Amino acid sequence: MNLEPIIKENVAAAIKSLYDQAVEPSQVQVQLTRSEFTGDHTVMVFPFLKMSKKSPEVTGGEIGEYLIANMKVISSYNVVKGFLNLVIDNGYWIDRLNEAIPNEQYGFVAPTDQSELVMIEYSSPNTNKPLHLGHIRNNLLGFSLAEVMKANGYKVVKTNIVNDRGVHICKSMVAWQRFGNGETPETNGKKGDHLVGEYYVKFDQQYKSEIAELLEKGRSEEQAKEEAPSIVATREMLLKWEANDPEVRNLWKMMNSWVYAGFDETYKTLGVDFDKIYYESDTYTIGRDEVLRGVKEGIFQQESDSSVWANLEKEGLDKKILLRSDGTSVYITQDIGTAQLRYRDYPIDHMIYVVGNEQIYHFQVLSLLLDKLGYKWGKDLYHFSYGMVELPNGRMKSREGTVVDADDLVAGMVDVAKAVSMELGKLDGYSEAEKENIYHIVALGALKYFILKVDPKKTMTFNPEESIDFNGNTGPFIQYTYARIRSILRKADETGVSVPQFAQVGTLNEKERSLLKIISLFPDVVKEAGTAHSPAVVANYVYDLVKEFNSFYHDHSILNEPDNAIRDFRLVVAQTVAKIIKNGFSLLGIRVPERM
RNA sequence: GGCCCGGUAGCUCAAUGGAUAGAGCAACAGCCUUCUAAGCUGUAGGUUCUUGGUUCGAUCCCAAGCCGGGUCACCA
Repeated sequence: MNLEPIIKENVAAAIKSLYDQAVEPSQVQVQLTRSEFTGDHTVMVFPFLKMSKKSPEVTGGEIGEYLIANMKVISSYNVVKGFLNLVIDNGYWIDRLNEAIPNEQYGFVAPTDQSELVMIEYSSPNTNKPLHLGHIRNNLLGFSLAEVMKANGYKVVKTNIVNDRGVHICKSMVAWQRFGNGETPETNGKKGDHLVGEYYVKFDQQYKSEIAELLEKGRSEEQAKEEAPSIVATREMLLKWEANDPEVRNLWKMMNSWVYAGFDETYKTLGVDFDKIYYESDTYTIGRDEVLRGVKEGIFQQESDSSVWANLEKEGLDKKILLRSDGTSVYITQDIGTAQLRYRDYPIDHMIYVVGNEQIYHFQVLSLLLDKLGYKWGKDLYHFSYGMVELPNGRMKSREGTVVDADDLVAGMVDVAKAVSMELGKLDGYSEAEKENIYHIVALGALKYFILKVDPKKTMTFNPEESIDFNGNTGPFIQYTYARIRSILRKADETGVSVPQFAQVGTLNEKERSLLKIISLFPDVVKEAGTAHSPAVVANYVYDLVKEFNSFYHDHSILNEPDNAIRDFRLVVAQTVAKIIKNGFSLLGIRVPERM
């Protein structure tokens, strides 16, 4: 489909024929012509000046003549400085459009039996507090990445590793036992994850006041932190948990079940899901066994206090602890166990971890450790790291209460969507259920697009005061364009005009040409998003397409076009633009409304 | 301090080593009797952090520096 390789070959042949010099086609630089110049593809002639020993203009002209003579799809050329602009025949773009028309999955590659399996881990929450803005970026990126990989023909398994054990959850449990009075999500109607989060906060407050008390009694800060009754109780509880104490285990199960119910609700609202969920309480012992095997095989070292270490100094890193002196697991040990279990469960070809960039070092270490333990996939694990979401005055800090809660944020967005819709009177005449559905689609479209259009690796800023805009380069703007096109198609249908199967038109005006060019790019964009691992590629492309369409829509009528052939052609183009918006947004996990 | 990542318009963000660095928001000026104004068309806004280097050509690659962030736990 893509003309670039063919152009490159022909340019190489032209150089051979004209100047008797061998040039690899891959050395020829071709790009899309910038919109302010005439043409579709542009060949850089600068690199060939040494061979032609002629001016850029003359060289470009000679190559242009050769291409015209040898490539039917090129209808004309022009040379500006050292840029050889090639004009591709209208028929070529019409052909591309006709390929797109019948294919509902335009731009997507279907998986085959030979397709590789990629497992994507994302979300990975702790069970002691609700999800916040940072998790939202993680969840949206993870889900979108999975969709992009699917669209590139991979088999994808979405997985979530729940950090359900350890000190943090014991803290919530201790506080609930002490202050809870048997309160549950059922008795007070609170969302389970929020309820547990409240006790985590209560623990921290209590712990701090105990420390302050002990400091007044003359203890050192270190002593106070060790001796505070709350932390002592927490440690005891963790030991009991490890020892399978029935009472502690039941409390743990009960409180975790509240949290999971809450998370499920948030996941559902965000529209993300998982094929397989792992729990660290199931995997951490496997990690411990693996580490002990490593000790036996001389890969890791056990110290006299029986703690186990990996020496990664040869690899340019530090020594890393794998098991504490009391034999318990640390974070990375659990990841080793989880990895082991996953590869036992699935024939994984590629493993992607969607985890914040503050853990880059962690995954470097994990990769080396898995490699040392003899897993061939250790070296190849891919850490899809993304930047933090910051507030205008810096990081979110739970201590300062500046954490933006995921549920609150979404609810706020829905309220804004509702208010804006009502003000504009867009949905008058529709049922309440329909309206609510659209508010939800628009609100999440705004939020998701806002986050996904930014290069994942960059730290991004979110201003809760200003909320998220619905105008300009936003999800709702793109959704709006989709809704408008759907409206046109409905009206065409009502007046008895059916959208034709195939596009035919005599000539193309400038805007039509531009649109067709952008339409034909979509499959390449999906591919690029897959290799660059960036949903932002898709988001920015869809925005460009919509801008171009709106500009066209402003200049040219569709339904009121007197010439039926032109009207039909434009209907087909509009329909195809709508399809790409829909397909592109589905890669971002964003829904599109039929009307808004 | 070692390692990693950023720095582009007042703000939020784009820009496979190419042509005059682009959008949106905010500001200003226009466009609703027409297929949806959540829109469209203009104006204004830039030493792409700095200095060197490579190149026909650098926001992009290399080196050094400046600023900001992350990370180097018997935390997760």
